[in-house]
Amino acid sequence: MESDEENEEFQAWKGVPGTVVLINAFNPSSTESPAISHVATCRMIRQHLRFASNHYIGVCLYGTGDSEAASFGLQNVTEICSLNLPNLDDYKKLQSVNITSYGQAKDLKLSDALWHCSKMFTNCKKQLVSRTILMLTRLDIPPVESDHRATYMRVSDLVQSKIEVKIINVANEDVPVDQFYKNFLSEANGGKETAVPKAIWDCKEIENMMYQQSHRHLALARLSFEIGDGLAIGVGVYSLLKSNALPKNVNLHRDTNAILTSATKTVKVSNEGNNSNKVQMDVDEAENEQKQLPVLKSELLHYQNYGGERIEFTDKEKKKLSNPFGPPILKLLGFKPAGIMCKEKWFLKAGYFLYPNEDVIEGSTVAFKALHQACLEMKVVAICVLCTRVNSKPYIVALAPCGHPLGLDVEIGFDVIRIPFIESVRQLPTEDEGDNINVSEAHRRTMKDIVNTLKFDYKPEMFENPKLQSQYKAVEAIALADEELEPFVDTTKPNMEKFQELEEDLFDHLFGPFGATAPKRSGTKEAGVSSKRTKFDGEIDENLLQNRISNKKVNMYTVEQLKHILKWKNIQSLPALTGLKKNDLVNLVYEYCC
Amino acid sequence: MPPKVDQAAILILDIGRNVSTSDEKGKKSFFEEAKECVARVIERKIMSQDKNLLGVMLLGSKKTQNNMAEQCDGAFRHIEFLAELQAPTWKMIRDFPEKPTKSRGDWMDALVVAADHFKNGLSQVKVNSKKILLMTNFMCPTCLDENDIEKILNGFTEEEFELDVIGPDIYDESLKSEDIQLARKFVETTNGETATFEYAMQSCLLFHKKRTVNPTPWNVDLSIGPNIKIPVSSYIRLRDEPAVKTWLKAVKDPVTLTASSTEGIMSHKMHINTENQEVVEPDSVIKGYHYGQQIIPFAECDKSLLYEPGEKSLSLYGFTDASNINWQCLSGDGLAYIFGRKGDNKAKLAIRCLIECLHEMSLVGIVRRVYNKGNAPKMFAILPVIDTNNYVCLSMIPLCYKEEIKYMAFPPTNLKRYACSKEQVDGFKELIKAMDLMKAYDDTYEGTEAFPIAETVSPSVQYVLDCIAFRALNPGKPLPEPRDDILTLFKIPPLVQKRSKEPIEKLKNLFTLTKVEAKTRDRKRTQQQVDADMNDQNLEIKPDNQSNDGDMPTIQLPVTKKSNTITKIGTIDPVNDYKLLISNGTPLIDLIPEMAKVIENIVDCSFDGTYTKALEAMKHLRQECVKADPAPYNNWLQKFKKELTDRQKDDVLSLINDRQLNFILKAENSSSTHENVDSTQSQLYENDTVPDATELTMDTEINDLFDEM
DNA sequence: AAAGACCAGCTTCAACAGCTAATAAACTAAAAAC
DNA sequence: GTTTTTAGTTTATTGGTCTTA
Repeated sequence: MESDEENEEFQAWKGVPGTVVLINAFNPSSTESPAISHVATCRMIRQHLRFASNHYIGVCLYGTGDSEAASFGLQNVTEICSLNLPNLDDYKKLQSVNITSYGQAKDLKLSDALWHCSKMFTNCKKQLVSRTILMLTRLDIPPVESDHRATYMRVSDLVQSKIEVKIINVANEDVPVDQFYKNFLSEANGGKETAVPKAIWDCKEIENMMYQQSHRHLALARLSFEIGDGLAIGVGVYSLLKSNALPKNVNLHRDTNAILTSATKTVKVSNEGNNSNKVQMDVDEAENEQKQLPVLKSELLHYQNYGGERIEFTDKEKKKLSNPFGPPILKLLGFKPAGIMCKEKWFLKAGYFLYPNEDVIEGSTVAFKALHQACLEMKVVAICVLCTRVNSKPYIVALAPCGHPLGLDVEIGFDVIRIPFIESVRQLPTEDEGDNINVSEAHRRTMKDIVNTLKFDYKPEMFENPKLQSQYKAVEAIALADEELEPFVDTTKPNMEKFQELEEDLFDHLFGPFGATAPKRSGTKEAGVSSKRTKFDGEIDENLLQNRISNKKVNMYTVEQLKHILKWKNIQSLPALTGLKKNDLVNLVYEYCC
Repeated sequence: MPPKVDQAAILILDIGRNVSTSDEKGKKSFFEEAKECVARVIERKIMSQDKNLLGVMLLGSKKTQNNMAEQCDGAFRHIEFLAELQAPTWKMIRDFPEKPTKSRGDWMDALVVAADHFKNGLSQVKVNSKKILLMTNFMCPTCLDENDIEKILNGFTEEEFELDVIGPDIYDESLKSEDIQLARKFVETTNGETATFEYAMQSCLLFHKKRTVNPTPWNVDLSIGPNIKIPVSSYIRLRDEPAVKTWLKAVKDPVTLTASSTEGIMSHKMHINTENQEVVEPDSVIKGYHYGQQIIPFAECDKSLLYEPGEKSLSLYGFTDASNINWQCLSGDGLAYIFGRKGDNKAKLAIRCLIECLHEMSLVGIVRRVYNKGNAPKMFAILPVIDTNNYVCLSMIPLCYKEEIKYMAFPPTNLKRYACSKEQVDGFKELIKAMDLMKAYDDTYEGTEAFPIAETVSPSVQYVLDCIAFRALNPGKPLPEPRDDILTLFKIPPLVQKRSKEPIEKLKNLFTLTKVEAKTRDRKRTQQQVDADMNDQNLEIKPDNQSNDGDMPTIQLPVTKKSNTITKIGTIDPVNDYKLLISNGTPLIDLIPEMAKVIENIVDCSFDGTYTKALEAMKHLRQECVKADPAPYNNWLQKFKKELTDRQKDDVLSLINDRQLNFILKAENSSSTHENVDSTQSQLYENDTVPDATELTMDTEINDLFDEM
């Protein structure tokens, strides 16, 4: 056993994650559960396709009827996709599957299905870093009594061979959970107490959950949270948002579509030895290549220009500059009232999320919860120093207690809010015209009407990146060819109907017109009268014209104005003005208007 | 318009006989303090990288070199323009005289010369504010008569010069000489400022000011529906920016160890075909997408399906309850403040009205922003900011897109075994009460709040700037460790620390926290960690023990064997050499200066930044002197410290303090003349560290006693 | 009416060229975690 | 080894006016 573990641990980070999705197709009461599970699985795989992920995914049904083609000796299990990298064929196949066409088993049996899954893992040629069986099932219908014992044993075996078994409860809210599944879950959790997964019915939610579950559960850092001298708890720091939501883009060869990698070669070039050579030769690559020598780290200097001098540092020294402080840590400094944390004043960067971690210090969760509760009741935030990684710069954060961040099924935790240093603040230009501005009751009423008309409920997941979505659509149009997917909806644009109700005239009357008092751009230029382009009003300022002629500034008129001036002068021999360049018009003015 | 500069300042530093002595024994002279202060002022100006001009003038110089003196023969003597108005340079600091002169200069004359330079020395440059920083102790009274002085003052007000006096406390009633009264009048009339050296160094000059950027507005119409368009400007208000600009690269010249003038760095990027390893010309490179295992060239995509974000815009999506916006859904980097367009009072009114309404109704706006035509749209929340001291505006905060949400799951916490009791919660409540950072300091401080948001400096930024300045002034010397001033920025305030002791102890009893044995998985990492630590150690003790250089060990090995024949203390193992020579009967009186010399040499050539060997040698020398005669050590240390101060070797100075290598005190050897540690650099440290140092020195004494037993 | 091309201001003997800067977005490289 | 994050780059555009399809 121990040697096994050692062996496993030795290569702990080699390989890719593997997941087998196991959909319960046994559906005596004709619920939507299998169908929803099916759609959600498709969507999850599409998500993997979009990100070109390296996860191995297989899909199986269980509780299906016997079929001739059925897996040798295996009853009631249908493998739809073998454990493989997600690919278009599998995806299309899965999409076209009609679950009901596989028929129904007489009795629901789970043990064989699990056994088949474990066989899929064993047969997988690729080295897997993790193995997960993701069951999509209702929890109200247990397998036949005779299968219970076999299933428990099977699960126990799986857990021992490091195959995780997870359940997504695909059902309406109020379906009672059968005792069998409670036992099952406990067994799957190594005998420890655990919670029954909440029932979900929305297929997008299931998709999210599946995608998440098939994904490595990564903490940004696992730290010891030092609350005081000799008092520390284990915590994990997580980022709840992705920093780059962009899919992989690659460079290809124009002719062959072969994938290209890029390499940067850094060389030192002598700029003196061949100084006498023509400059053109320097650009010539062949010539240059001869002088190019590889650069050693030890002969590299980094410098900054300050006070008219180059301030130089060696490569090592530069590293030291960015790494002057200690090891990763979260250290409590004290507390402040929660009210001081104003998003509108201090938001600097996307925050993190803090969650207890029992792996390092047992009992952390209890202490974490107590601190959470105390902070809530006292309405305070904890102020801490945070250094997430070995070589990262430490900074000060506020820990604000929160629950269900982003609407997730997470009871408690702390928002980790970065507190800005003075260097991050910019002093902005202020205009002391506040006194002239008097907001009247009428203004206020009109504005409030507008605001009320446009009220809606914000949800963090309501806006999709339209650029990304349309890119997916464009790529999928080619990749999936025949599939016609849901039309693209731009969620960043509001429904314009509501805006029809606005009392725009009243608003204009009270607040407008804007731009009327805009400052003059400069002494010599026309006043920027409005935010719209200055319309020529037909009036010609003779003084201004003569002034400009004598100052050779006639070109400051627009073409429209120049034409107007020339016409207005009523010059006899004036040629046709259309089609002339501005310069010609200007010259005409100098010629005729003096 | 001619080139515009925000500020021009002339520093006038008195270096005459009148500033050469210190008021109290052991304290730095006015000259020394002023020199430090000027160096800091110039250093800060350089590091802030603004466009401001700086001039440096020496008052009481031996030389006379200024425009006014050239015009009026025999007048304006002993005033030397060390540097005329220009962008500040390191040279200004380096050119500073080491010692005060025997001459005296008239400070009022200096003001006139400075004023003249402002008027006539700046040809084309337009300057917003003109400052003169005067550093003198006013112990050399002006010879100008009242009328002339009145004229000068009038000139100052007319030209809007500002006079700042740094150094003496000109409001100290015990110092009210006529000249100080005069200085006060100048400062007050010109709206100038004044500070003592101590105050200036400890508060205004303690930290660097990072380079500033002038905020540029992003002008756009805030549109509400198709027809309402309010002209607004948004400015970046908060953003995490790197401490310094992009680093430039150069090749080290093997001879000078500085950037080579004949060689440069060039980077060349190329594409390599993964199938045949051939280099592909940039022309034949096209973009493509990975879809599952399939490759899809960008060109094949239907361009009509690509998104068109539209024109530059800021369009309102709607309004929502402020409570809907949580910290977790904020993404992106920093925030911008939106104002009604400059000069457009109607726009300002509309925005002001919107701000007030949102504030009253506890709502926020959601907007869609397209920064430039064709750029991907981003969603933002706009929140009202009403801060009477500062700004009334809308704060624009970036919101996340759905695609960014990770939908993470966590192990459940609502299990029975994780339940916590009321006592446990109360335990933390007590801690919260004890560790209130809003009352972290006595009232003697200006504010009682610790870590005020957006008011404290960033330690990492400060350290980088420190290092750049250090390198500029100490070329070739190893970089210092972070200053204490910087390290304390991450420490719990002492008062809070003290108050927290009891509640922490209580908490320890309330919870069962057991460290989990490191798993096998961690073994490897732990080993790596150990390895890393070992490496660090190796680096630190390298000069003492082995080095990576091949020849070092070969030198070192013979030394220990040859030791019988040595006649002088070497820099390789001074302590042993010393011991050997003593045992060979070399007289102490000869050895002590030699040892001192060696220590100085080691410090000069130390490349490790830790000065381990030098400090070891000092420790030994000190111990020897404690036993024999404190005077040689103390006298030498006095000189050495002065030299270190001059050469800005603050790191060595603090190490001397830290390692208790300071003056040998009377308590240690009764023939010492030093009652306590009055280190010449004491004002660099906070007051409360002084008793600490004393305590530590006492410890040494006890240690030494034990040593002797 | 919309889209794209094109020159922008500042020096000042004058005319020239040759500078100038903030910012978002896109990108790469490097580090660290699992 | 792979994934994720971040720090640190580089690059293009900014604005107004005029012409053109």
